[in-house]
Amino acid sequence: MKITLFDGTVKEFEQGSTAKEIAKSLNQKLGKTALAAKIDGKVVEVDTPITQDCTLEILTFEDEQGKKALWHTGSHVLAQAVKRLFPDAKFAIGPATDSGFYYDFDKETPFSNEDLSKIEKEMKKIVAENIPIEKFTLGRSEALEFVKNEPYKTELILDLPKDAVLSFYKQGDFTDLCAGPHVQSTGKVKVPKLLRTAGAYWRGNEKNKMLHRIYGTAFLSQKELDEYLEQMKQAEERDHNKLGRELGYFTTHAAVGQGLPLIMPKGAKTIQVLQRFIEDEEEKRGYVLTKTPYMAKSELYKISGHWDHYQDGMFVLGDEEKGEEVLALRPMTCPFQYMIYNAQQHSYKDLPIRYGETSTLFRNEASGEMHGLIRVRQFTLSEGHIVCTPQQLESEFMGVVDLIKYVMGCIGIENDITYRFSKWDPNDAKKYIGNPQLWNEVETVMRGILDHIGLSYKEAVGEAAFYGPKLDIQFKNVFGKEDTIITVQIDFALAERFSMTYVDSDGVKKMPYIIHRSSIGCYERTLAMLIEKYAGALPLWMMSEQVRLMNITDEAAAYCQEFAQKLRAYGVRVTVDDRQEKIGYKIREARNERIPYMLVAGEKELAEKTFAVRKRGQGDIGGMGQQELLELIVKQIAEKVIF
RNA sequence: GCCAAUGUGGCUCAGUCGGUAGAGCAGCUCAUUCGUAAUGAGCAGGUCAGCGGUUCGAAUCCGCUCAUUGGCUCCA
Repeated sequence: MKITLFDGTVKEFEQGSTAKEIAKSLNQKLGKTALAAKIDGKVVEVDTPITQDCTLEILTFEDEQGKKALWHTGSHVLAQAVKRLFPDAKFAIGPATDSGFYYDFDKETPFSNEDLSKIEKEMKKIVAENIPIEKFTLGRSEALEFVKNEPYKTELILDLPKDAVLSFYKQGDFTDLCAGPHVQSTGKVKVPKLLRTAGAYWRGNEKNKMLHRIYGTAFLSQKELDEYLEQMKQAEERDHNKLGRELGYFTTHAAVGQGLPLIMPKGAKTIQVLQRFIEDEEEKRGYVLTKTPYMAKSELYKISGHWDHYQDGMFVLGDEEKGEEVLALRPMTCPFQYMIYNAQQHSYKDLPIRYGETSTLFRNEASGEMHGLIRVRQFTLSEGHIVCTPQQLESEFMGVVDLIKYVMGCIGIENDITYRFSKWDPNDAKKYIGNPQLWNEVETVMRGILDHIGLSYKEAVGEAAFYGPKLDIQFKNVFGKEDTIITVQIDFALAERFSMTYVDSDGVKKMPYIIHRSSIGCYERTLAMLIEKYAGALPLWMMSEQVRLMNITDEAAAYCQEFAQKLRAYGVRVTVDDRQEKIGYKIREARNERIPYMLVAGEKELAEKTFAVRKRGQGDIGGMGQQELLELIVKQIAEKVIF
């Protein structure tokens, strides 16, 4: 039979050869490191016999799917260890993740840290035993008989089609219902490591029982594991929640409340700089400003549908049952800007109208959801709504994407973002307003636009807003966890609810399209992301302190003050450190604070009208004259140069 | 909201068996006029997250609350 290999070459092999045998014949080492195989695009065990012509790719730990096969087996080794140590535990599911694996167990008492070390020890034993992993299949009724003591496995089987053939994997004293694929023996897992325990609802539904989940990972050598753990430790150092507090960007206080961070002067300055930049940029791009109330009567949210869909997420004031007026703090700005639109009659000639507002919003997040500056109860967003005709939709959408790309470039994260096309979930229709036909129509329109402007995106079912599909701009934080920083939505439902119209050229009133959009997302979250991305060393143009001048002698202090005044006149944010401290000490402090420019003056500089210049990340870059320095710094700020 | 862990000066941490709190850094004061990652001395700073209980006595044991962290669920 003919096998087309990864690099495109075609080779002849004996029928029935396994992927492993083929790998071995190609390269002795590959035969040893092979963890799984991809046959005609399908990932299977490496010892699967191949019976006909196909394409074949050998997967090792270097490949995403090879890694996952190993980690998946890791989860079975974990389950086997738990079965040996805690025979009463019931088994749910145990998949591989992007960075390891987990397994969910139902057990009377949670796993303690001591349990975890015991389990890890047992796992190492199982790895050392190098137990072969054998796959077998059963029909439905035999399978049900086989798992009769495992309620969760039984439920899984009952939910599969009646004629499904169920695969099981056996490794010594442990057998698990599983779709695979797996590596060939427990020994391949090499160096397993358990990381933490967590609670997790059975099947991800909060109405179900909470199970005990154990997270772990595995590597081929202790060295690789150590490197991974070290990497995690370094990520922790960059965590905005730690670093942001250390550097004085924000703080929290128990008496203020959860999800209500106090932004300190440094953070507030950066946010103000970003906000001014966005407001100016939006003005250049034809946005008009609105300023709307922080709260409204429940009436408004009843029209928008938020009252039915998100009442739990709103801060509601006033008790209806006591006959009080019921108000709610705004969780978004849309209905307010719609009211502004509706205050006047509009012609097609008025469109598009681009409303923008730096908008503070309030959302009553559940207590367990709050996290640093990422998930908060009050935040400020560059929010905007574009009202346009159907013909204008595409060009307006492009304009929004163009603005976002420009902004992302200015803050230096254009290569760190990915796009996600968030669609509704037809199987969960009650979460949304509007009928399926309309949803399909609008999603088709949106996909058309995305494809036309050539964005590469991944699709996500069930991530849409309740009133329309979204383009989400995603950013991965230091721990690899993805968060939405910006969303753009096409709204086809709220215009109707708010009876928004424009008079078209034929004199007929028609319903406009609305684009909900942000250009930088919420400022708190953006600040968090920037702190993590730059490890606190934010780009020059948005640093609250851009230049610090330091004198060596008192005589030079006046000289520093003088130049500081000059820089300030050009809008540069500068401070002077004229304390009587050693210069090395002053520099150390400025470095710890990630100050972009340190200008040092002593006798020599005083005489020559220069400064010894230290640039963040580069150290000493030599002496520079005042005029030269002024021009350089002002230019770099204006051009938003990133270093 | 759910499952867990954690909570000692601004920060990092020590505090044994329950006997009444300790260090380094930061801060302040004084001295030092100093050349690129820590000058010296002194001072101040804590109801041990809060409340309640057990006890002759609680940072330590128990309960509740609050906050933080890791997950789950949620995220207009």
